[in-house]
Amino acid sequence: MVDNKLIDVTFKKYGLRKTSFRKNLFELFHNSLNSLSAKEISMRFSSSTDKVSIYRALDSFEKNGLIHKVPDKNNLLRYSLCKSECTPNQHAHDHAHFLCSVCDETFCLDDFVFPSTKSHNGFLINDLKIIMQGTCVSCKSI
Amino acid sequence: MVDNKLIDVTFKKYGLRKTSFRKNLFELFHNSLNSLSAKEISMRFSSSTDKVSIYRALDSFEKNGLIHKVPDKNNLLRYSLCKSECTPNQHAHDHAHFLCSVCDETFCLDDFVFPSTKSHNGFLINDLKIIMQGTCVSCKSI
DNA sequence: TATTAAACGCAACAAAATTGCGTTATAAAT
DNA sequence: ATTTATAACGCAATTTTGTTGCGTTTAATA
Repeated sequence: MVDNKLIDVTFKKYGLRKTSFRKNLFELFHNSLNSLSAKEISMRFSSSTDKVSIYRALDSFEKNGLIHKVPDKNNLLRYSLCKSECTPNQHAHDHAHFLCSVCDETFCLDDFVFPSTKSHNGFLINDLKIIMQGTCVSCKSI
Repeated sequence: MVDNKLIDVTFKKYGLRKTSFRKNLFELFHNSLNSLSAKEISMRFSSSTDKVSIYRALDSFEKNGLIHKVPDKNNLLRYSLCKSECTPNQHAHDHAHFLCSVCDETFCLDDFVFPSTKSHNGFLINDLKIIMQGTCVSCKSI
């Protein structure tokens, strides 16, 4: 359970309305180690939850800098919570994502050292994503 | 125009049949600086070109090591020509992908130096993808 | 020239995401 | 506390993207 103060602060910060669904959605992201797709979110809520509300909430969360898109193996929209430094104007995500080929789980590798490049051959880099695939700790030892 | 010898050699190498459509598709990739989606390909051909043929050609080209998937902001299937070292058995794409926030094009940065890590905190890394977002050379100078 | 397997074309289907629109509920202004 | 503006919701319909099945055509080769 996420405490109400965090919800208040977060929703205030990102200019979001506190509806029951969006609070639950934020909580889901907050408690989730991995990224989430619309489909996965849908399965976590009761069937009465409209998919349009999910898509619109994701869109709104993303536009306001609360979550960000994560590339997905099957090309679906997939999102992760941003770190607290993100704003609507500046999304900065300096952590790697690890996709285990065995269990299909996604892990955040927060302490992976990133290349600090800000430009390359004239391309200006605002955001860098690193996606690793391989075998996670648990699956390795099976 | 791509010369016929290149088409011959390439199609031979990758075990592809030289149909009129597939030769044109190869030519399109060859003349294209950045990646292509099925939709973009469709628009470049006459409307009589079936989308199923496009999807199957892309699939076949990819399986045979001629092209490779590149990430897309809007989560569509998007491909680029492989470098000559790729084969059906070994797709080696140790280059970063750059998504321009202005023009929405995807670019391959072939010479970006990759971290050579093979494991991290017990996670075994087989494949590493680096996706950058920012402003590309052309859009920067506008 | 005959053979065979890849590629094609068409129709139908499926999944993912979007749009329109009238209704409801939140935030904040009175 | 009540009113008001608008963000968010719910439902239906639609669009977009990609897939499958199947009979036909065509390129490579024997």
